[in-house]
Amino acid sequence: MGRRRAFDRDSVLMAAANAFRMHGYREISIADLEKATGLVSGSIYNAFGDKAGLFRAALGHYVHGFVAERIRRFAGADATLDDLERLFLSVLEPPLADGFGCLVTNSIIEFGREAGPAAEGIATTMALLDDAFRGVLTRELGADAASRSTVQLITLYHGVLTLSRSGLPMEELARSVQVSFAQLRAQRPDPSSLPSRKRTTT
Amino acid sequence: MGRRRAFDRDSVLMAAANAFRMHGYREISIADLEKATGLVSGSIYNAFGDKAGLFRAALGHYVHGFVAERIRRFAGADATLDDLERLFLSVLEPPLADGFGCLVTNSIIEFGREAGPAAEGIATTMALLDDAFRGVLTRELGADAASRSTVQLITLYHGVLTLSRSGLPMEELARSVQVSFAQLRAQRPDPSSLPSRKRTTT
DNA sequence: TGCATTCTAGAATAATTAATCTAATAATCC
DNA sequence: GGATTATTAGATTAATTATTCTAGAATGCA
Repeated sequence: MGRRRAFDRDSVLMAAANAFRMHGYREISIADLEKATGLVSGSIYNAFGDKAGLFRAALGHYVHGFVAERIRRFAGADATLDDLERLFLSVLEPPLADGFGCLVTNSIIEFGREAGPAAEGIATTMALLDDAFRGVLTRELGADAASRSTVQLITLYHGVLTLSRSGLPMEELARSVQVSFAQLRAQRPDPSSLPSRKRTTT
Repeated sequence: MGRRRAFDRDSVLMAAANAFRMHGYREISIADLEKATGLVSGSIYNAFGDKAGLFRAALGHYVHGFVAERIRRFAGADATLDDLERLFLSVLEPPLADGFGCLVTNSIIEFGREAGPAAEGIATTMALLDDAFRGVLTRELGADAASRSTVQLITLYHGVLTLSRSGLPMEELARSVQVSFAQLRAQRPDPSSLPSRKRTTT
């Protein structure tokens, strides 16, 4: 079957995703991507087809690896509002708080509605966020509050990531996250009115 | 003193700002800007120096004209939380809700920390928003709540504008704005405990 | 009338870009 | 060993880019 791939696909895609996240798709050149990944352009074109193909692969790797993993960890089936708050705060602390934001949020702005090579990754991320946030809010505040506040949290999420690229101090953003979550916690129903841990509405 | 400028600077800058807002700085070419403004490249270079100069002028015009005017109208010295809510909602309704977001928010993402030709416009806008939001919140909720919630509102503002470029339905964004403002209004102090209209903390 | 300035229209430049191709080398399987 | 595939390194192409320049016509002021 011929020679095996010599480079590690995962680490190449991680390096590429990071380069795209820092500088954007349009701004970065194939020469830059050679430096960032350690590959030579021939290998890039052989492995990923073209620049857009590399971007698609890198964004997919970022979403299914990095983003999804974080959502599982902080907003999984038994996550609380406090866990969710930690998810928001963690992007504002080292090592994530490097001032370049999130590749998905950046791609929403760069590509807009016709999301080009970012369409699938953006859609996947939005669905992941909606599911996870809605799950936590439903368990903690009930279905009504969840249907009210899920989009609110998604807006906060992308707002924080947008501003994390602006130079506004991370501590101020963190405080605003804490304020938002304090308001959500204040909406928790009286524990005595919840007979069991889990509620299902029919 | 020679021939006068034949084109209307304001409408040229508005057209340029709109083109930059829709497609971004890097994506749009001088040829595109010729079409958008009706000018020929020679006139552009003569009047604005280079592409970055045109962008700076267009962003300045957008900020000092469009953005500042809206802030004055919806978040002026006697504006209420309801007025502020209308500011947020108005970007989600025609004719502003065209799916291309805001040139300032887009520039935060495109240029990042070293904001290049967008630095001044971004800084001015952030200061305008902070002042205006803080003013309304101080009058309506007091100084403490204002210092808590001003950054929260700025985050919401940029979050809404980021997502307005994503294809997420404007009605959902509008509902999440309404939820946030309902929560703010719920923090209004009891009117009977406010003896006079203005409170100053010493 | 002259001088300065802006306009149009387009040619020319110099750099950068994504992408393709070549040719040689290296690894892997049958 | 032979077939197959990947990698490297670099040349090449073809397009696009921002910018400059030319040349002439239009406009305003002294």
